[in-house]
Amino acid sequence: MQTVRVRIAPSPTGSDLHIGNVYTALINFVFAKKNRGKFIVRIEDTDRTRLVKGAEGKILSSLKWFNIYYDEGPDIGGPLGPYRQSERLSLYKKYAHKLVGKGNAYYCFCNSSRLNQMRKRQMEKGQPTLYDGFCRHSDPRISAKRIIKEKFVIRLKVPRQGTTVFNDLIRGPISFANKLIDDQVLLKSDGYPTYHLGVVVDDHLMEISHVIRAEEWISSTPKHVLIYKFLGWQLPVFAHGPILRNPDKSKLSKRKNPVWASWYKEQGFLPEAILNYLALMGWSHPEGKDIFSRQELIDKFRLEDLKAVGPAFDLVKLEWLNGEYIRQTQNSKLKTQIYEFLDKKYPQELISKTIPLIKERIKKLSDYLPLCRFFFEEPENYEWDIISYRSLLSKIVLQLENLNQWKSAIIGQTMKVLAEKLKIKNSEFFMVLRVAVTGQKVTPPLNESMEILGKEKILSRIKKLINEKNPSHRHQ
RNA sequence: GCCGCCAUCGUCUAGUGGCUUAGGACGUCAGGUUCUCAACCUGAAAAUCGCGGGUUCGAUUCCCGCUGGCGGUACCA
Repeated sequence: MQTVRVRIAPSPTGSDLHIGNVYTALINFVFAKKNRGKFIVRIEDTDRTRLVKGAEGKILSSLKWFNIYYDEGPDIGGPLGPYRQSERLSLYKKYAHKLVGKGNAYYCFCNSSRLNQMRKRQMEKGQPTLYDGFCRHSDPRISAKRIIKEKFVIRLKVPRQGTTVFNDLIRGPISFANKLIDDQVLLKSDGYPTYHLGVVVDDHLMEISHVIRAEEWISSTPKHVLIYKFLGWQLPVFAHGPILRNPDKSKLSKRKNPVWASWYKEQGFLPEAILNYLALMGWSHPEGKDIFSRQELIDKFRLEDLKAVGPAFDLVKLEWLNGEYIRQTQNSKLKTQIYEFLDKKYPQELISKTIPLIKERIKKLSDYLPLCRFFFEEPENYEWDIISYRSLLSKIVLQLENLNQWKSAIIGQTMKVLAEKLKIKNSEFFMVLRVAVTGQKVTPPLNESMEILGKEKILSRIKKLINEKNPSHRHQ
């Protein structure tokens, strides 16, 4: 059996790893693991104008955050490197000129303004916008002289007749009429390859067996197929998965949906939950499970089962899944995650005590602090004006002071008895106490929270409120 | 404009010619539980399977057309 070698080829042109790339990476990674193959990362940094400094590092570290580890890559090397296209320029040049030599490509000296005008005219006439072949038929010997002094590109010489067909593992055979395939630029005038040349040369040299990428590449695949053919190289298996969509069904974009991996991290999503959610896009567990481990995904995944429909990214469902993962997390591990999420600003011991109270109340790590701030800081503002409850608070203090065992069950029992004696509804009674102690209307269970905070702190908080001259100014 | 891909509840999906009065999940709504909020439990609403033709004894499932959505159409990837 052929060795499976797959890759993702992100471009360092954004601020981080795009969630769509995470999706593609997941599929490639899982497919590689399933087939005991290799998963490779190659950086396609051939667009010098859009290059973002530091983006490559971000991409790589985000991949690591997801624990999508790779066997070969720009930072760890590998047998078929380098894995950064900017370090492979001589290779592309070599093959581009080889194609020219074989008559499958040609030098082109057209400038962009002529090209733009040409396209505009074609558009107006209702024709496809393709290069008109101005330089296609120039005498090769003359062109060869011109390239010494003039700026030039190398274009693919696409046959004018026939069709180019390739088989897509997910979609079946896809064919394009050659006359509608553009004479694509392969080598830019700055000496860098375009994606189309780079991807074919590298995929071949790196012995990529399966090209698994998003749907947006379908229409350029025939160009790639032609290059493979001209160079006499064996075709990889092509599989074009769905493209992730915004809720309005357009291609997932940063304008309409969070797309950077770092955003999800900052929001306190867990990497495993995100991956699980992504796995549900275009694929479903054979037993209909919604929650499954990555190993289970590897066991059950089949590339052919991937759907071709572009799924809308649903943050609400992701949040639900993330909540499920939080509930499944061991308390001690969750404690550490929250501790680190909050930049280690709050004591671990205290966080640890609160975990059982909040575990099923948070969906993201970022939900923790708004719910639990009062454990770490004295309340500054009060979400409800409880000034009129001063006398009730005084009675509460009296009861609490008499307690010699500071346990949630005892606190709760005592408070319930008091509420009953005073004929105050439990809901009202506890809300007064809740706001007095925490400042918040929404908190973890109150009796347990009071136990954690300790008798001294609770009493001082309530007393402070009673003695305050004009507490209303702190009410928000 | 031109080329291509796709089409089941609001969303993610199951379904591969009769087992389907189309199943599950998220969300929504109602009820239960309850010191708030969650979590949990129960229940409900929600897709005439985009539309129109075929093929067939029988189509969500096969074929064609249309429509719609999306993608591509760059010396961006």
